[in-house]
Amino acid sequence: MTVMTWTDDRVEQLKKLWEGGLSASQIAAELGNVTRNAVIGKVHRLGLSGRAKSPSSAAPRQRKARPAQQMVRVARPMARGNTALAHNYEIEAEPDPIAYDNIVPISQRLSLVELNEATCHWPIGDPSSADFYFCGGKALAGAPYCAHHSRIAYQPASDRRRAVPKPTR
DNA sequence: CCCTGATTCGC
DNA sequence: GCGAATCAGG
Repeated sequence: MTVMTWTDDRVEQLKKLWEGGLSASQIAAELGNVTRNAVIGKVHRLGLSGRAKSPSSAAPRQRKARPAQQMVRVARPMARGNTALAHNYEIEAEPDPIAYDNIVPISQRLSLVELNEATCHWPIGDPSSADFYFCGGKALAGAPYCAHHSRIAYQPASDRRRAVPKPTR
């Protein structure tokens, strides 16, 4: 499958989500198999870096030599390259949505076509199954999930970030 | 500390 | 082209 590359499809999603105001980490979580850095990098390469960006972050950056980094290249157990065929821990590690079944009112559940920017996109159940549905709760501003699922959704991203051992700062 | 996006530069 | 590491902020 995806050989870990920016297919037209993923780029399209990226653009849409980015312009939709989602943060890089959120987009990364949505797309899967990419870090927020990858998303930001791509966003820049696509030339759509600025949307409603913070004026302060647009300020000129200070050049800083990085001699100490040279070849430190920490050995990260992080999966890279083609993770499509390998058993993907990111998917497996998905905080099982089933556990949240009971907090989602049936009347609130939505099908794919019913989702919009204001509804929680949290998937529940097997996508190939008939009883698959989305949370449908009130999504946080600029987020694809409700408050509850946002918490869960971005936890893996944080782990990922912290999984990288810091050489020394 | 949590998070943001921005930038650099080895790959 | 890609994205980790790093940076400057909120």
